[in-house]
Amino acid sequence: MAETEAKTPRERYRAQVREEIKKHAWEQITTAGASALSLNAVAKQIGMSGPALYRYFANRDELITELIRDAFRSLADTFQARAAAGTDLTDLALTLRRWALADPQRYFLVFGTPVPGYHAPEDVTRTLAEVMTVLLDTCTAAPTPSPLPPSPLDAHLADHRAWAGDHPAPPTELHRALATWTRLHGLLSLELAGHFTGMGLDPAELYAAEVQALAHG
Amino acid sequence: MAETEAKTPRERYRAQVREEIKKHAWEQITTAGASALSLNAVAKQIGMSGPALYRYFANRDELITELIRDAFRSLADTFQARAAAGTDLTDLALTLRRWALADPQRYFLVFGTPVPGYHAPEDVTRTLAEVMTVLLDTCTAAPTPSPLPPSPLDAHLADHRAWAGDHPAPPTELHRALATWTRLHGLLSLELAGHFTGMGLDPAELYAAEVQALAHG
DNA sequence: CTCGTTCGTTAGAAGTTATAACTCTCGCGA
DNA sequence: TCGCGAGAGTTATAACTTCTAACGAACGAG
Repeated sequence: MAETEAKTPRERYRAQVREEIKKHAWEQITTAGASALSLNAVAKQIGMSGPALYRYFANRDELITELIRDAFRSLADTFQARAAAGTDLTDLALTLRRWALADPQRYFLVFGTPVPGYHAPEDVTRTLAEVMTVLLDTCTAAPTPSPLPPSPLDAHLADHRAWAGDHPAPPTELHRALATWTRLHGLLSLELAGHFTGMGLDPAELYAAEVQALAHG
Repeated sequence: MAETEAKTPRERYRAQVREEIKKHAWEQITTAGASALSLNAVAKQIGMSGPALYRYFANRDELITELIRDAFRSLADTFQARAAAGTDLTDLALTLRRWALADPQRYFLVFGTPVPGYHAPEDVTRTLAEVMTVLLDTCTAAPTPSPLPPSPLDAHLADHRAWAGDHPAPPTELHRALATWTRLHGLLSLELAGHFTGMGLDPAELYAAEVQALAHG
């Protein structure tokens, strides 16, 4: 996971304990959801008693924020690794689904129900921009069989490209990247919530059809 | 909201108290999210002390389940009212967004992050089928300017139509209805989570473009 | 009017987050 | 190498939470 960035022995140990806390916190979240995360239970699991965790995280929210940060980072790293290996839109879409299915609660920590008061720190917004940049690069690199029809949205997109690091792609490709993200997210979020299986549908087939439409539509 | 279905005075009173509990529970959920719902706080608000609520709901989960049921019911009623008044796909899409924006946490209670263990009771699945039926009726009633291209998905959809009450629509329209749902949900869920404003984009414009593509694309 | 069902209450158990105060130990500087 | 201070982990405690148990009061059917 995170490199310990060795300095003093104290800091090395501190970073190690932080990682162990996060590890057990993840286990709890994946099995019972983020709202069921109990600091006490985590402490007990790693053999420390309760309040010791507060040496490492100011409070429960800060721990969860750190996990959210790691989740965004993980997605961005996965995408960037794929981009470095040479990818196309189809592969990127399947990569996204694999990443989501590997840990549904991690996906929902990133894209799921928001807590009304909560605002994500500025750096995770930047990490999301990295993800969008990979997506947009892939869109512009690959041939676009049938370009999206021009729409009033294009003008808006041409003026607002901060979300992809001011990527110099034409509005049509901005639109395509955005549509890819929102449409795949729609499918994934419903699949992970179990709505499709509850309806007797095969999520993989739905996803494949949407990927086909987006990449070669 | 729910008609008291007057029988004995006791039952009438009981239903009334149940409604009041749910009312205050909703207030808490809309302002702080479902995970922050506190039975004690609700009890205090309506002037009862703590454990009294357990005469009305077996536990916290049962109260939340009831709220989920009401949320599904509200969406189905909204859609059916719209259908009765004569609607088209565009109007239905805008109705959905209005319903979502009216209470984002209600939307997420229906379509948001699932709790790992939790399985929705069978009747809410049926209510969701009502929603899909309205959507599918609207798809088949209105002219489809450019029918979706045939895809391998069609065969699967032809065999699995329980999710829309065994609606006898052709697979292409099943596909269109499903795509409408998943694509609008993708946009709405990201909008309500604040991702678009966080990226400097206008959610209404994105939504309008997607509706345009779905209805007249 | 009586009596049983139901309602609301208090008391309490077991859990949670979080703070305060204390002890011990590690490792850095002299 | 020695000493001392910073930091880690501990217990105790406060203020919460959900939920059960036991008790008393009120309501309504007979």
